[in-house]
Amino acid sequence: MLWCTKIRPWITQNSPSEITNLSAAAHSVAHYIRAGTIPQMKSSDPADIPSALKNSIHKRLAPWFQRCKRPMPWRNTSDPYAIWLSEVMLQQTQVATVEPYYQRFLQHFPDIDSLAAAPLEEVLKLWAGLGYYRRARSLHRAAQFIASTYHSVFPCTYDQILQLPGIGPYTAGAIASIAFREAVPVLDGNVMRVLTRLLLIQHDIARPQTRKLLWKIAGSLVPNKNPGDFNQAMMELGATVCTPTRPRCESCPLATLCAARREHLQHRFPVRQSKSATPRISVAAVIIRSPQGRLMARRKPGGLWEHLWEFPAFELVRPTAAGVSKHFFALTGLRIKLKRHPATLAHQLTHRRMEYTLFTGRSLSAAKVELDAKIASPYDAVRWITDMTSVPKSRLTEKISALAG
DNA sequence: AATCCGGGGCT
DNA sequence: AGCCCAGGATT
Repeated sequence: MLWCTKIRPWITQNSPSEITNLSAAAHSVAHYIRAGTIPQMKSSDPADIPSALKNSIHKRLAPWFQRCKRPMPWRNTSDPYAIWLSEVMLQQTQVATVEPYYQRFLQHFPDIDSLAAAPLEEVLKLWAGLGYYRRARSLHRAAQFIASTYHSVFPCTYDQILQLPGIGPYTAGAIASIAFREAVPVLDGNVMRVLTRLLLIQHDIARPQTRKLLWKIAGSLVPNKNPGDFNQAMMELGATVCTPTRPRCESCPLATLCAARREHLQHRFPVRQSKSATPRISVAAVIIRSPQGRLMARRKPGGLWEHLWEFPAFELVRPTAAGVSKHFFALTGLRIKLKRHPATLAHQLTHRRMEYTLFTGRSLSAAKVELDAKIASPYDAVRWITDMTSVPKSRLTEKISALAG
């Protein structure tokens, strides 16, 4: 239903047209994921990724990994304890940094019992310089937990492993798949990069929804045979080929399938929320002059600029004189013809960017003015003010005052 | 959902 | 020199 492209059955030797079809399959996944909101994929539905595309990924990735994988000390062991140690050390830490620490740690604590019996002080000494020292404390606690609860035998299922301190979804998946051949996925920064490029996933990877989608896709790709090799291959590809900057597409086993590459957009992925993309909010400030000065309102306690006086302002999608006038009337009961001031003013807060548009008007008499309690507003008082220096106000209000004259 | 942890890589 | 990165825990 989702896939526009008809996929031919897999044939060992790919003809050019098949490659085109597979790439188009990746592309149609991309198109589907890109359109509108993030789909709620059913993890039970393996058809989410066309099986021909899945097969092709496995067929290309496995031999590449066997040929190109970097030798690492923890790749020569089947000891779950050693694999666990390596995965915890590899959290947020690069392979080259981890290697010497890993060797040294294993020499001091060759098994769970020796680690569980050691004083925390000794463990931390061996961790010194690696960073994230909570990992060492969690590792130590987990060793004691395994010693007491599992008779020093490392738990062998994803769910049990996930319960250990210092182990989250990534680490549990890595240990379960590598040490126990359980077909569970991993999702780290490398895998996110590979998947978002391969399938041209344009959603912000910082969003929890996007993470969920990526976990599901990773889960639907993990093979039952050698899931650990597949997971390691994806991470290795991200670390050595599908790199954040200048990806080496010419050496990538998945290049012909890659939807981002097909669009020449691989360097733009993954998409993440940039700091400059903080939401922009349009605010209309209203400056009314009367014989008794200008109308100002006091901000309620508990919010932004609490207790400070400012010109009444409204958050609006589109600040038009008519719309602002309506809001202003609802809040204050004053019906005044507003004129848009030519100047606009930007104000950057940590969490949002506010664009101020100024509206000016005149009231011939200093009408009695009260806030309508039924109208939600950030203000708790309003009054005509002749001497601006007599009330506390923010720099922004002073800027507005200077601009509007 | 937001913040912290801490080192290394990149600009 | 300063910004960015991203697994897990905590609040």
